[in-house]
Amino acid sequence: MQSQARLIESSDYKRSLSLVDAFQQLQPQPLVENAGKGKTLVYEDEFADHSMLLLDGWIALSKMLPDGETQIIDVMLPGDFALIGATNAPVAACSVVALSDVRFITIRPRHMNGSEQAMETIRELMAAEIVRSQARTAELLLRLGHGNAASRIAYTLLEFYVRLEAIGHTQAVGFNFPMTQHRFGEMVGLSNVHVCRTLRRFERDGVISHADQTTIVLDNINALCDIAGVDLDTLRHEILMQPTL
Amino acid sequence: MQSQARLIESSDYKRSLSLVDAFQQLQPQPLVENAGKGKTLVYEDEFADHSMLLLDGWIALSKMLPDGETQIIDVMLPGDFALIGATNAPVAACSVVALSDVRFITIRPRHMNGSEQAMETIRELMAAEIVRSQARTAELLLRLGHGNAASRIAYTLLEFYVRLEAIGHTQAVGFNFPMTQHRFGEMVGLSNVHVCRTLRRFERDGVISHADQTTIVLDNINALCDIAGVDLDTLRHEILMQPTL
DNA sequence: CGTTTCTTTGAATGGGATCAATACTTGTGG
DNA sequence: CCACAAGTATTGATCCCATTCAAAGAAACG
Repeated sequence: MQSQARLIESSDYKRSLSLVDAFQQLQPQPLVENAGKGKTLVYEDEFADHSMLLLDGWIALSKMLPDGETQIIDVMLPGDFALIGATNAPVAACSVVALSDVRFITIRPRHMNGSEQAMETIRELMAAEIVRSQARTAELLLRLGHGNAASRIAYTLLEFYVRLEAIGHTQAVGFNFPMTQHRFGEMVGLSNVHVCRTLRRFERDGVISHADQTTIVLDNINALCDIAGVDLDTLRHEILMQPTL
Repeated sequence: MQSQARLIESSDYKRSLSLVDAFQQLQPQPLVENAGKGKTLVYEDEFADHSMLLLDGWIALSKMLPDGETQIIDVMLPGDFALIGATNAPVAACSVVALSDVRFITIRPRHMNGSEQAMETIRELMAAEIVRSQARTAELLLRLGHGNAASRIAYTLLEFYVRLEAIGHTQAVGFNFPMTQHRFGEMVGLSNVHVCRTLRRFERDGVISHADQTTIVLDNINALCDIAGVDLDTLRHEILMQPTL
């Protein structure tokens, strides 16, 4: 479950390099943990405060209505950081589920409340990450409020593309997409059936394609941008911004 | 437009007292500004970084799709704080509109980037406010994704009630509600027509009532909680939490 | 007191959910 | 290696919630 070693080779990352570096200076050194695909890491009603830096894989943060309907609030990609838990949670009382096999670091509050320079840096970078996450959520909210199935799905695909591109996890205009259509629906607020219909229409129109089952290729990004009602450069700026608190 | 005086009488506030206090120690002292109902304070494409502490009135933060469809991301109530602008914005590139006559303080980055104790405190409280805002957005997202018109509207009314209650702006189970049905629809992702229908059904069922045009009374909060799929105490905890970064 | 904005209600339309049935994967153990 | 099971994807048919269009009151505003 846990391996004691150097956290990671910095070359794995681009965007969050400095955050990773900051964590590497922590004492005691946080452990790298692993979890298999589908594993629930934190349940909605657990209240242990901690932070998480995702090293590899995809993680979904979601909330549930009493009737069982689930909404994915945000998806963490490699290099992303999130506060989990009750007191400090940016997204209160979320379930945390691994969408793929994941590798991550857990940080307890006692490990980041100090006044040392390293912890100060970490807190600044945390704030920046929270802000980025909030920008993503706002964009998603805009599509869920108004915007039809095509717009929601096109936007989400573009968001993943831009974020993965920034960390070098794309091959040309394609990327690995470890979400089932059902989970994708939980993110964009559609039934799995309608997610399927929409994706197939995109394929018929030559907008996207999928070589193998877990890969998505954005063949016509301009068309996707039109459907999503978004400008790619603007999206890059809003989603990848590097604020300095 | 601006009045130079003591910021506010502390008695006006409960929750954000400490944030107000922190601002009062700033040098130079920020000015209190006023704006009339309907005034747009910041447009989506303006990029001047600054922070805003709302002293009185309601303010909406919203985004727009190219076709003109508007989504209200969050509503600020008296005592709420938000980062506006590009670099540090919690909600990137939002329009800021006064839903009622408002009184607020504007803080420029140069006024809060210092290392003095006051500014350090302000930055901590800012972070806390961002986190609260994100919790609200997540709950709204959950209702927009799944959840019908009744659930969305019931939840939003309850959210306003809980937040207003915390700052002493409720009379029993009623409160002043300065949003048109159209704007309310922009927040919950419904047409003004359907907002109207849903509110009228609530009234017919004795769940809510409105003495005068701008007041809403939650006659049956339990019914509203059922419809919204939320527990009132849980909601209070998630929305009003006082995190200490 | 006229004009604009906002609210209310009805009727028709439509997008997406739901139900249902069939393929296709993936994984597991014999 | 195959058979079976469980999960996932695809497609059709039907239904329903919410949008849109339209039109008439009711408030707010100058």
